[in-house]
Amino acid sequence: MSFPKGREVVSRVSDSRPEDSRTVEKMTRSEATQEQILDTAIGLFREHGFDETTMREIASEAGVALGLAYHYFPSKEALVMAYYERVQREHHIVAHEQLAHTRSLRDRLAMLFETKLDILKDDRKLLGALFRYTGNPDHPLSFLGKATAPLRADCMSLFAEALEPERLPDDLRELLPLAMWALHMGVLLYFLYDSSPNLKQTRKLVNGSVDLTASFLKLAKFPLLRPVRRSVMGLLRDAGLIQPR
Amino acid sequence: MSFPKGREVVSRVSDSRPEDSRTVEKMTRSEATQEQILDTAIGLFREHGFDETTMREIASEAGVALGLAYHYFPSKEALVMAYYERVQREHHIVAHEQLAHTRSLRDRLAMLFETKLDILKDDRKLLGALFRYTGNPDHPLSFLGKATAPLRADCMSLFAEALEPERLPDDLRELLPLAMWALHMGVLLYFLYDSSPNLKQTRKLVNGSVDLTASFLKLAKFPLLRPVRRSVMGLLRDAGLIQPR
DNA sequence: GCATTACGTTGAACACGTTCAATTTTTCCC
DNA sequence: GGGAAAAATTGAACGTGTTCAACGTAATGC
Repeated sequence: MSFPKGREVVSRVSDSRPEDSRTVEKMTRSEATQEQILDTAIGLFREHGFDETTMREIASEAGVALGLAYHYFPSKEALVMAYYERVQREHHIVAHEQLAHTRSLRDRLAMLFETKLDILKDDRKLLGALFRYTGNPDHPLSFLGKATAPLRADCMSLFAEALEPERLPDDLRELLPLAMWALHMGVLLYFLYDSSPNLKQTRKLVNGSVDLTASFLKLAKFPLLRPVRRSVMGLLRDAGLIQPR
Repeated sequence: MSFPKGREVVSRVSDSRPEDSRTVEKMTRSEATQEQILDTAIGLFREHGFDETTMREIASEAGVALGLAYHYFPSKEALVMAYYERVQREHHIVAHEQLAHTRSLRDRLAMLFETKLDILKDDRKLLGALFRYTGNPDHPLSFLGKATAPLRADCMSLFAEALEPERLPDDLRELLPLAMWALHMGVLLYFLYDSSPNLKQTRKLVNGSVDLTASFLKLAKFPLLRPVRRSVMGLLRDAGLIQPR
């Protein structure tokens, strides 16, 4: 992406993306437009839901022509993906910061889940649209597809970081970030279906899951269970879900 | 649904739904039309894919007006759901029959998976559309939603039947059908993303998963692991994923 | 038979996601 | 400053999923 030195620059201030304050970045006109479209879209999605909001509304409320929205975002769902990239960036910053102040494994894991939920708590309607292409492997917006690998990797790196201080056998260290990512997706799905006030049910599920995970980890280190571990790892390797040895 | 005694009756012959031959059912004109639309739709979906097939093509190839397709099926995705209901019916018949001739738990479980895959093997493009509303809890076509509960229940009943002869603690007997259904959904998702010839990878995953499940079951009966089991059950109960005690 | 009613069917119209050729604005280079 | 190239922007047009008021046709009661 080019970066011309045009006059028309605007300081980057985005309530949903608090940038590192070290470098006060500037953005070009086009970047500002892009961000305005995205901000408007997210606002409307939050207010009325994804399906209920039309691209024409978004463009009109953002003060641009319909075609321009498509110039910056190839599809309506791409707006949601851009939103989720913001979420991931913000989560990374918040969680990384918190990891420095949290000791126990259990608390580190719980914090990762809870900070994510805090970010997403009012955006159920947005999140739902992310699952739309689960069944289309080749679609760029499938959250299991190739195009979204960087997002998955970023999320998994947080779990890897949370596990870093732990004494763990190599195979578990390799497996766990993926396993936790999967658990995390499951929690997000549960969250979507959770109508209890203040996400009470989801938070309970998170706590229980994290407790269980921590217990499992202690158990998994027992030499007695080594063969079981090896079976599981072998299966996942054969399935190509983790790297072959 | 009414069932008038009209003259115009047609014998029910559907290659994709081989009916019990004991009762040669008849169907009304409207049922015949409905089935013709569905058959045409499935054929076109198979041939060209879900997104690539238009409702106009379906109606036209079925020899009816566009509006009639919508009279019988409230949406394009509803056609896929109707297809999946057929799949489930057929799977139930085939699997139920096979269960009578399969002894070991491992083989019973493997058979359930493999018969399902046999039915679905050429219909990846159809299956993918089923996942489209995963993130919309209230949508009638969400496979996790309320409206699809009977389909889930039917699938789970097969797993319950497969486990029937086994000596199992009550809590496991309650949990396992759901767990197996979840595993089965995971396998279907893996299948969607499996591009190996003849579903080799998916079948490997099935075998491995089933072996592991059988091993786990033997392990889970150990008294030593009773507290672990109780924790898991408690968590799932609190989450409302299985009935409260 | 004929009127009445319910069922089956039609296709034009609508809304919305998406495309793209054309136009305006900005940048770059001399 | 001026002309050319690149970037940004426009909005009409298209295809498709979906709706619905109107029409046809078969069943029912007399």
